[in-house]
Amino acid sequence: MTEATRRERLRADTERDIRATARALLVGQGRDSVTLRAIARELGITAPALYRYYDSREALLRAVCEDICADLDAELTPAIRDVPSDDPLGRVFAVCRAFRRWALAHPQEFELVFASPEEESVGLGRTEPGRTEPGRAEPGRAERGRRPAQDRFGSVFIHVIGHVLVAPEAFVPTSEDVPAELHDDLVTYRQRLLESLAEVGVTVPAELLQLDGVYFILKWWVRLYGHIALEVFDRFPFPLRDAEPLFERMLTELAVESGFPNPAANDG
Amino acid sequence: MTEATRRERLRADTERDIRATARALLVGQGRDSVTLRAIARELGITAPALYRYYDSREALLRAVCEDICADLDAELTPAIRDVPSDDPLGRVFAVCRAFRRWALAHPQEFELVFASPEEESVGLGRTEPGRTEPGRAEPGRAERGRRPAQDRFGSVFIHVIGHVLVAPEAFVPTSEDVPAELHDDLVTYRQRLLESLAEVGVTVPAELLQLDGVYFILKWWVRLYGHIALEVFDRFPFPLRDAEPLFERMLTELAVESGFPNPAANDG
DNA sequence: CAACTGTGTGAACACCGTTCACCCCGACCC
DNA sequence: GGGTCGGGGTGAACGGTGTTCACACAGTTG
Repeated sequence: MTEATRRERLRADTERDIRATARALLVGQGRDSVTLRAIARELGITAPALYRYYDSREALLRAVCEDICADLDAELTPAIRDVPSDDPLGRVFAVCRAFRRWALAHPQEFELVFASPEEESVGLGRTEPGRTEPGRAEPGRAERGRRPAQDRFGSVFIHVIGHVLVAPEAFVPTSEDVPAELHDDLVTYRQRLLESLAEVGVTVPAELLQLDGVYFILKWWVRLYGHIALEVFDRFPFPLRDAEPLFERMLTELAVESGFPNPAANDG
Repeated sequence: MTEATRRERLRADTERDIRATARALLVGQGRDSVTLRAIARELGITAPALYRYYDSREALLRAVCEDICADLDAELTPAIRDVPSDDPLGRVFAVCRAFRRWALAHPQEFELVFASPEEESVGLGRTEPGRTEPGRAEPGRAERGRRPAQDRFGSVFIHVIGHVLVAPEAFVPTSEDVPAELHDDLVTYRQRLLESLAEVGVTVPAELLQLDGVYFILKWWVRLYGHIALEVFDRFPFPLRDAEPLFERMLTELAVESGFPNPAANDG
């Protein structure tokens, strides 16, 4: 780590400062307000200097996305650790509640990460018609550049689920029959789950995570995301005074469907 | 209707042209590309002329939002009518599938309407510190201006659900117990549902729509929205080759929970 | 006819992302 | 030491943006 040059350290510092400033602007005044000139102004430099660090505003926003995901990860993980590992359902509840709380407290960041269609070179890459080859032209950046936000968030979700799965008894039920058309995708996802967990040092026996379980997780991610996004964007079909009871009831249903007949947790 | 002045008709025409052009730009090149100057260019006028019709770009976008909702309504309603009224479950399936198809075909419009935090006077109203009174200063515009997008969409949802509810036998189950904290909100929503249905000429006996049913609808809106938003934004925790089986399975579960043990519809 | 009102214009302001030529200073090599 | 080189920063500039304002013109209204 300390092998880095002085220059490299300085560069990394300002790079971090830039993203932090951008994020402060995002949180404070919304996505449209995170402006290259505003960032530069805040840092006491000029806007073109930022191009020494990021290729474009869009690239900067992508980097901010990754920072947000890292922070979300860092916030959800301890929320799990606070619950004893012999209470897997409690851990699931904890991470779901923490995710909701985070989303409500950081709506702008939630929107940027979880509700933007696509991030790949919006209207810029086509200005040079010569480079039509889809092959890996720039190995350094483009290699892992496909769907960075999704990958980054995928890892958050994987971490979270992984920490729950290491409970002494797996909580995911195995009574569902998965749709045949989803089989291949689910197998791929289970592979990624196990690999990603192994990276963090968590080894899960493969037979613990059956395909039914993966399907179960996927289905519940839909409900979790649906509720939180609706609440953040205030898009319930009618103004809901307080959506928390609805959320807690959803968790109760999750508990029931998981095979826990009498959930102990009632409110957060 | 024909009582309108020639001037008024002309004005309404260009007003419609403006929104149509804005929407074409939105569909073709994304939200950021719907620019006052681009709209004006397309219409052969100059940008400031648009201010004779809309107070700001944000106001124009709001109007576009309402147009989108109206179109969505116009697209979902016939999707229901095509299914015989003695097949309420089939109608629900039809409208859910139509909504998903519409969202996937119009991602930009879906994002604008269903995934934007708030629309109320973003950073403009505070420039004049003198008008700090929150009272109804401008009766004409501000009167029904609160949460126009939500209201507008709420009506879409209400219409859709309403047409399903007029089936000879109500399909919504009544076996659920609703959370006590949600009681008041659900009562309010049921009221709005019935009122809005009455406006369209559909009279539903009040006892047909019990509070359990409203709660049931709300819960399923969460799942429907969650799946569609995830698919449109491509934010499943892992790349899903084809999300349609997952969607169809969700509909099957809806059928089961509605009390239809053996759903006849299998794929769209 | 005159007055007024609605509609459109062109110039202007402040801001934006991005590019370019330039400059300066620290790091490196000889 | 001196020389080179390159990364980081600058200011000017280009084209674009939302928005405001004074002005002009047509159509309606008195």
